[in-house]
Amino acid sequence: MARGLSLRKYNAIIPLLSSAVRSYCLLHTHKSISVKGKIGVPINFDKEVKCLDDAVSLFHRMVRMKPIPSLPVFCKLFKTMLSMKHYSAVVSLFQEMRKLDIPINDFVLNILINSYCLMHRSDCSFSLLPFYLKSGIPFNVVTFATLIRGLFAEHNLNDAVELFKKVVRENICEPDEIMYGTFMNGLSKRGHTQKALSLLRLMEQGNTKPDVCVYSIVIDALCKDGNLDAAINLMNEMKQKGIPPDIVTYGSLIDGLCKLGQWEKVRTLFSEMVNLNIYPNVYTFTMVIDGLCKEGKVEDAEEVMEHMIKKGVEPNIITYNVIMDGYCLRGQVDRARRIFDILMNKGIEPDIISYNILINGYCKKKKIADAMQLLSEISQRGSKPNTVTYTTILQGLFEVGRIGDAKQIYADMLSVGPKPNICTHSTVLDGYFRYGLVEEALSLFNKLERKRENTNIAFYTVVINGLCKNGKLDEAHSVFEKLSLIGLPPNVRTYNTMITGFCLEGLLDEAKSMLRKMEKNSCLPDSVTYNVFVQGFLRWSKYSEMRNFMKEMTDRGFSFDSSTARFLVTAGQIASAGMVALSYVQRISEKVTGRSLEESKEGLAIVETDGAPFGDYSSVGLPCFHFADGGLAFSFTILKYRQMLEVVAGTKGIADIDHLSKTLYHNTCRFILRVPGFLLVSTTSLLLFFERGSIGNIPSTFSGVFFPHDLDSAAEALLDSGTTNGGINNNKGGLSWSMGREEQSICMALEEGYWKVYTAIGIAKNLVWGTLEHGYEVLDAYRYMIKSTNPGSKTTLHLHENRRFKYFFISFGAWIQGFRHLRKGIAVDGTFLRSRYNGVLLAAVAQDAENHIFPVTFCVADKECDASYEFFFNNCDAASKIPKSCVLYRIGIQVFQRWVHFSSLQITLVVVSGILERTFETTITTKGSSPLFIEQLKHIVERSF
DNA sequence: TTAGGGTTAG
Repeated sequence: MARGLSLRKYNAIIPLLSSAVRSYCLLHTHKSISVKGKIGVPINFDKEVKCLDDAVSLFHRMVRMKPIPSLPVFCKLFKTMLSMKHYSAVVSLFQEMRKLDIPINDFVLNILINSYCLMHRSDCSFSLLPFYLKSGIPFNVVTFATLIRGLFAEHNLNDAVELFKKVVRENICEPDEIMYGTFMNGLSKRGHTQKALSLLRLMEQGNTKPDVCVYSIVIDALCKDGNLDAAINLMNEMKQKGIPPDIVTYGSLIDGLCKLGQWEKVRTLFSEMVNLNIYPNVYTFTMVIDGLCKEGKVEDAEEVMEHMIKKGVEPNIITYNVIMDGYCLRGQVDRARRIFDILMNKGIEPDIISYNILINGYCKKKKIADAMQLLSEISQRGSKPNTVTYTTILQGLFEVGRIGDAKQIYADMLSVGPKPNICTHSTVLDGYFRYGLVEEALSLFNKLERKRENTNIAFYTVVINGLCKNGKLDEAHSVFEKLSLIGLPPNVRTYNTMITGFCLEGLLDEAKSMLRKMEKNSCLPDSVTYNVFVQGFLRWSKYSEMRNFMKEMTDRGFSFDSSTARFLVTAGQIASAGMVALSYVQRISEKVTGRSLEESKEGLAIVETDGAPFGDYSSVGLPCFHFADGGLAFSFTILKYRQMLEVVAGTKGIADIDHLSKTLYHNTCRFILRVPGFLLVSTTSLLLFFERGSIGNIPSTFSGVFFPHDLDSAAEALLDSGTTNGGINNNKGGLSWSMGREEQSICMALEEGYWKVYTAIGIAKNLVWGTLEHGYEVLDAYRYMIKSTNPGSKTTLHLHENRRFKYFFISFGAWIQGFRHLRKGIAVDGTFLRSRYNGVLLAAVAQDAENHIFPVTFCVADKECDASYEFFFNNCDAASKIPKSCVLYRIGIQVFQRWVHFSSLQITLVVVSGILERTFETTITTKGSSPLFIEQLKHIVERSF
């Protein structure tokens, strides 16, 4: 049978039946005579029915009894089964009753209707209506209330409204409080609070007065809308009418207040309740706990949980889920895992949401292996992963760039798994677009459109964004134009996406006309809209327009967000910026908007601007880390620093991350900044070579291309290995070589001393990996392998006169090709190697038009000095053809002046002051540098960037 | 001696 049977089909039978109901009711006030009066069987359902098998065997026992138990006993059994969610089993047993010619009544039929509704088969429910008639059984207000609820459960708002109207208009039965309540709840849960409220007012005028449930439904709807004042007023109104609010009414209000963080009012309501002898139950406590968790106060939440247990209220799986989610929100997935283990030990069965929360936590920390492990545990424990589970895993896989695995999981879903929903599809599309799989994305998009799958505006926004970011602005625009035609009005995010697309292409007039369009369609621009415009103007050097825009922005009360601040810093297309630059940004912000930059999560905008930029950082705290070392991967560090700290915090069970960031400063700062420095090279293999003396498996370790996600997981792995060693610091600013798990376990197994084992491992490693000396000997073979696996690569080996190693230069083919498309500004820096032979790894990086950092070349040298830079740049020029106009600068400060002409700080200063001069039509003087130098630099910078 | 409604989590 087709699902979603139209109301029209069953419309016809309702009026027909309605007269039957009335006449039947008049005639048969003593219903079900045939079974009534029979002696009921004393059955303790709670005790006897623990699972489906119990229910079925009890049923079979019952039908063999003589006399057969009365219908109320069957009803009780069925109701027990429904509470255990065995809906289809009720249907089967009903069919058996029919086969055995056991007479049935309206109660049994209404239960049957409810079973179908709970299975989301309201079409089957409706097809039972003629059966009532045929059997001479009345249907009543319960039948229709159940049907209405079933329609709402299937999101069939139209039919639910039609049915309700029909029942009332044609007087099929008199709606009672429950039917009103069901209908109003359905309305308000679908966002029609005002309609529910009007119906409440109508009830107050009519015969069926609203009861505490009806009021609670409307109060809850108002709370969910954030309209707490109206909700509290309505509660006072019901009190005045002599209807006391109950635990549920208070629950809705407390939940609403918790979500708004109005803890004082929560306290007031709590004492009011208790004074009325209404005691908080597991719902009430869980809502408070959730509110605290969402504010990050998970410790307080755990205290509330202890308190509720003391008061004799046992937390349930939802309570635990809320706390686990709280920890995951703070990035402390290990703590969430501990809660999970605790509830398992208590014998509380985790549900699919528990798993989903934890899987989401792991995915957010990019611990995909842990997430996958949990996924497999779900089935082992007899539960089933649902759509959310799979969608979460998909997001995690795309996030770390495991496209192949993501595709596999999606294919599994399509063949055997739960049905993907709109969220799944959006995730997959977003993933495809992000990794440039435009054809696959478009083919999926077209397929979904053809199948007329359920879509929403967020889904289309993903598509528009994907098209814009993949250079298909025209296609994006035509999808956008289509939205209103298919009844999906764009929201502010959609407009922002489209505006971003136009700005990226320099089509600022189109962007502006989009802004006018959104205002015409009464979609108010938000902070993102303005920031996107400011960035657009900056990108295309439209300073006077930008200035006008910023004024408007200020008038409307918006300020720069962290992304614009970041953009302003890099507006001169420079990778690095010192605090000087930030202080300028700060001043721009204050001058234009009259307020300071908003505090950002990355800590980018919170800067002590006074004092020497490279002075004593430890006194300043978090933000300076980003600028202190001047590490190679500057922007990466800014984005990921917090995340890395959270990893440390999670591993060590530290709650106060800000405090951690300060205490760990000396130990961590260098490490964190150096790690990206190493990894930028995809350096595992370089390190293997220069620090272990061997290269391992070249084809698998050398991609020659830099993928950001490699960096991420590798950084995390390194950080983990550091922390498990009991400290991530060593004096050389690199990895710790202190005793790891491996050594520890060998010590234990051999019952030998540490040093002996350590030495033995050293010898073993040399045997396996080869010695450093051997590595240097086979350097030529290594170069050969690089060239054969990475065509187009250039390497140079420079030896001392005594044939000892001096310099080694390397640039992969992909980098050489890529450099042609990068901005012509090369940043260099050196980082120490840690092997016995020391030395430095010199690196050159440049940026693409999107400000992503890419490697240009690397060089291993004895030390960082003019001589090594000379070798470095000569080779770099031979490989990548550095144009004359190219600006060479060293990250951080200016040293080794013969080859590297500027420091990133000087460049930033000049570029930012240039922007300021143009923006504010003023002259900025920079202290400390000669005007001639500044003029020269300006000239070079403007020509080159 | 039986059927239908309202509050918590991803």
